[in-house]
Amino acid sequence: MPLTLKDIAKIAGVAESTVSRAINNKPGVGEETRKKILKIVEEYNFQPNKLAQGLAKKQTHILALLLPDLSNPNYPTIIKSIEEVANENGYQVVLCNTDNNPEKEKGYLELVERNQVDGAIVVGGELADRHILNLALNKNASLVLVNRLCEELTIPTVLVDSARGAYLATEHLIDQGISEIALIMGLDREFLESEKLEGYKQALTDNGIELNEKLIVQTEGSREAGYRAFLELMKKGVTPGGFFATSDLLAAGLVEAIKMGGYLIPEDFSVVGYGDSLVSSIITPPLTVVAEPLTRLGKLAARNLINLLNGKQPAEIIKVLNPSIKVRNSSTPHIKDK
Amino acid sequence: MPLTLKDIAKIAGVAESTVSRAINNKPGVGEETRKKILKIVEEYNFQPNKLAQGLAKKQTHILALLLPDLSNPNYPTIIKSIEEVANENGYQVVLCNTDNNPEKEKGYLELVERNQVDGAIVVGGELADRHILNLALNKNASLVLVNRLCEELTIPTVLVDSARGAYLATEHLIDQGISEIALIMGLDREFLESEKLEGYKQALTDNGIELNEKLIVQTEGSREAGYRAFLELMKKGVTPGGFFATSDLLAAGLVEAIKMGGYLIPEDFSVVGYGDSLVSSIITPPLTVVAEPLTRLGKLAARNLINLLNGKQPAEIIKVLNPSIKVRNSSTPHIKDK
DNA sequence: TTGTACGCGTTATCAA
DNA sequence: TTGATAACGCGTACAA
Repeated sequence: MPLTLKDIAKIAGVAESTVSRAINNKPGVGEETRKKILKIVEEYNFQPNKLAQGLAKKQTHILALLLPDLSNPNYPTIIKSIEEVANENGYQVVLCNTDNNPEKEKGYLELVERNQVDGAIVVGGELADRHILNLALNKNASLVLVNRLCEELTIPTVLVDSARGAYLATEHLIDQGISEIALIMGLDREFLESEKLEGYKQALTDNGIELNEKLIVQTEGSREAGYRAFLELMKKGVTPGGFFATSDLLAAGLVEAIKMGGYLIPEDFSVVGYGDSLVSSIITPPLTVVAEPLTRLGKLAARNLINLLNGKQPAEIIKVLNPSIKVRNSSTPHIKDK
Repeated sequence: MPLTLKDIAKIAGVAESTVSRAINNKPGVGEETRKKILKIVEEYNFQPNKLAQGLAKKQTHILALLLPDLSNPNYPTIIKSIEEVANENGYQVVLCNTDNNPEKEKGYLELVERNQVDGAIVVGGELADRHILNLALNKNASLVLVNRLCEELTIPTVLVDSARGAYLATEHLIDQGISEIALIMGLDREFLESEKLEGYKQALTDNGIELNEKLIVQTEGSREAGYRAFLELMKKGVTPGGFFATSDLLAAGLVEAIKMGGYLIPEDFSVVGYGDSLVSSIITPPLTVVAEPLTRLGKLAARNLINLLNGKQPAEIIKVLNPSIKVRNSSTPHIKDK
């Protein structure tokens, strides 16, 4: 059983409140006594119990970061930027893996609901969730959403315009002279995926290309799914000139399948991925991708949350960032050839 | 301000203790009153304050998992297996990114030190750390180490015999008829890396090959470092027949550099990596790697910690698991050629 | 079965 | 400048 403030007080021969003031650098303690107390604190390596502190102060200085999938190679960048801002402001960050499981997500949201953390940043995942909304409204919990949208727009949100990202990707392929473009996407019950579908369609429309439903494969977001998607398309007998895969992993699987089939990228098929991660850059050939401003995304989210904790609402409830396209070798046969 | 137990008691017209018993399924409450109370709890969506609970019960049912580097593609597997065991036993898991930064690590260890979590699993990272040890001894905090060793052997530890892994990798290359084997490794102040160096040396010795210090490059564990390592070796004028890179990222960079130099794998250079992750399998060609039993590792660690929390010491303080080698195309020219 | 009262370890208020 | 004491929200002996 660790030492308590009371023990220290007894040892120093002063009252508990005096010790409390001393270790919290609060005024109202004589220079002499403060030194004496701090020395004892040091000597016994006393650490105040955070639970008790939190109970009394109603603050823990911990933020939770809820992530739907830890194997997403884009997340480390977001995480780091959030931690950076948090640490600068005296907050620790704990990560919570929700596995896209509503139950787990709810469990972790209870951390904020029940005062174990001061606030939470929820990244990605399924569409709108009543639970999150109720939480934010009823308990006025401090929440910030990243790349996720909630029905009513009352929770501060930072997101990347993924429809625009998909538009850029599709347009880029069209610019290469390709008109039959397959879309390999995740399930559209995820907000971001449905957005990408819209962007894809819009790019086709704007370029006078008719939508061919056969070219769209909707599946889960794994590498295996990407692999199977290619086989499925081949079986259907459709032969696109290019592919747009809406995630790193889908693209990775897709590329494997293409190569396994004996085809060349980009000579036989152009491929564009989504997400400028390690994965897309070590694939052979390096993938042209839609790149998101992940660091900016994370920093904005963290700042929003910290502002919220200080009672400040963000200027814009919903902040939309623009993705860009990063051209590499998987989509540009002509540039390489000449 | 959320409802408290007192509020519920007032609404139900009973004492606080009765409410407490009711929501905790403790005996000593009339069936009638229990129902009434639970209905009110439901209706008002009352959630007990975990800080107060923790303070009173000295338990939070949260475990911390400290990781040195989130971008390590092997970790998701470990994390999932730990979470699985934890959840089955009624614990939540929060992840803490220490970034291999002792300060941050210390900060997160304070979570257990100061009762915000019940225990912690510390994965990998630098060699022995006084702080961890003191924590475990003085505060008898519940700690378990994974792939990390602490000076005195008093903390339950699960680790993979990485010396053996390196031995297997080196031997495999030797079996391919290669005698000049370069070692691209991380800094040997990390326990696991120094172990790998030993395994490498042992394999050479056992096969009557003399150690050539020039073939060893020690660097940080990043992809860029792997890339530079190859260039450095070339500059030195040494021409190994094969490479053993001690991490996924090092291997990824190394492979890039080799290909960028116009060489073929495995025709010109054989490459063996460490870690059976997504990265090593999507590289072209797929990498022969040392594979660790990550799921087993995680589950054992989690069980150890939970046992510890229940007052049971593990049967073996140090449990060593064996890695295996997974042969793919990067190291077997002859198998492919014939 | 139910209620009272105290403890958990801190902070904050008010006197002294 | 200090010290006593009441919160904070919950669990739990003990008494009723």
